[in-house]
Amino acid sequence: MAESPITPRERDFAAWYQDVVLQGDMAEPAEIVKGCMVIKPNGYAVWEILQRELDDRFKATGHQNVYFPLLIPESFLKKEAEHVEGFAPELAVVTIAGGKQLEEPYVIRPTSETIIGHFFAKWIQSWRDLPVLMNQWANVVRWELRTRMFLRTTEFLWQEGHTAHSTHEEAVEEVLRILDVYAEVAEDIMAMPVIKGVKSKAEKFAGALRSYSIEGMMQNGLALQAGTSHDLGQNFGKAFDVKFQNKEGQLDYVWQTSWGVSTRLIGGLIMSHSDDKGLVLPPKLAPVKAVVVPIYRKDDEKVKVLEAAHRIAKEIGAKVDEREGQSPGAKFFHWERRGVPVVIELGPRDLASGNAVMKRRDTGTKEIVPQSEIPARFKDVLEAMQKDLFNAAQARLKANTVVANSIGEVEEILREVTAERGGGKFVMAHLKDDAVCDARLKEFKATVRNIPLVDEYDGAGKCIVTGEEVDRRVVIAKSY
RNA sequence: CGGGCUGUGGCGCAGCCUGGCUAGCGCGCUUGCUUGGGGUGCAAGAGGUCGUGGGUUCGAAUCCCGCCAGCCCGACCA
Repeated sequence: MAESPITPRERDFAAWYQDVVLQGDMAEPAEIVKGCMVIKPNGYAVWEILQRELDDRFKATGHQNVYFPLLIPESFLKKEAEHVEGFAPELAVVTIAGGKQLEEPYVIRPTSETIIGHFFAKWIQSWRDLPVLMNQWANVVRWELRTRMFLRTTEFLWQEGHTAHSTHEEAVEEVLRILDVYAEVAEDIMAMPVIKGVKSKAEKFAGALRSYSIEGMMQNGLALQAGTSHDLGQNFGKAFDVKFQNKEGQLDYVWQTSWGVSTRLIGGLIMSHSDDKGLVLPPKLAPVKAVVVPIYRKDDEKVKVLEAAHRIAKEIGAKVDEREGQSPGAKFFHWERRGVPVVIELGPRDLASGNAVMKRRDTGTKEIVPQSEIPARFKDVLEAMQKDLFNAAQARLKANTVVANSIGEVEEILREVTAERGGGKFVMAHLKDDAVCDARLKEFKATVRNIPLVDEYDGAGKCIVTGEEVDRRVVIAKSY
């Protein structure tokens, strides 16, 4: 495996990101399939942990996993006007199968609201059938014109929750409950602070009444929409004729929700914590939490060192890097690039003293720990690292969030910001959710990321574009 | 999808402008010895349809055209 240097963030953030993904052995461009990537073992292992964390929480809130077909009749997409308009440009369509032209083409799902709507209509008749709480782990395809590994790929892995309720209130509760689950996983597991909020009309999901999102801030100050939860109202219920008889005996359309997070989270994870030496994984998401690097000269040393290394590794669930012909130094670099939280160095010196050297990936701090205390110390270090990574990310988010009171100010702050140059900010300003305002922001390629659910600022004020009264400041930023 | 840059052993590149022996270099890889607490050193090896298809030419990595892919910008984008 060739190991090239990593471009420093300072020089080119976008190149740095590429390097970290590649050198961290997370993924690589598929090349033979445009815009797609191969998720490699190190990357997929992180995804599996994320899946488990999310899935446990979905189950705990009453959801069940299901699986629907990858192919959807083209006509389904057209049943909800806004939905088709939103997705039509990015659909991949199957027109030939079994050597014959299909009578009706199938689209490869960009998302599954439509096909699920079809089945909801079959399954739901009575208020007693509600709520229906389902989740699907799947791949989807969206023919994006510009892709970046993990952040936006043509095919990606995600989960999509789909629920149906008898009242709007209940649906909204569901939407917010899931938004909380997403925020919890982002913050507690990924150590990535996020802002929960409502998407502007311009940015909401095609076919939704309202969309909610969690927005994270990457190290270059760009926003990343890390998860969305949609209040679909009765739009899909009406489009797919999903009716039920309520307690009063009247027919009504169901109130639906849908919500999703994807492998994009991994991109967010990387851009939240990694550094110029490579990947940094928060302990809770690290497939390998520790590696013991044995150091020895002679064969008798080797035997003793390896014996102790395996004993320690067993106690803490670590891996021993026994590769022959690799110097310890080379091994340190190897694991550093791959984001392993803790590396334990163990050599003859340590055997003599009964100690070991424990090194933290995030701070680079080395400490000498008596071997007997390693399990306890290891646990503490992982906890501290998890907490410190979150705190550092949160401090960065705070430091790069600014208040602005005129559109000129907002433009001044964001105009020159790009993914590679960095310098991005979250600008908090009063702005009406209106096409005129969106257009003004577009002049310098910024968008409203969301309207925070919790107003941590000064309440109502006048829109900096239209002058109309709005009830709180919104998050304006450049985004991925 | 428009613009720019790029594609040469596993990786990073040189060669291309100005066509010409057996296509070089560094890293990595294999074997042996050596070394080992932050990328050990030495030696001997293996490994290339020059992204791809066509064209020009006595001759193409090199010139021309198409296509594919990657990166950046733009437009687009839960």
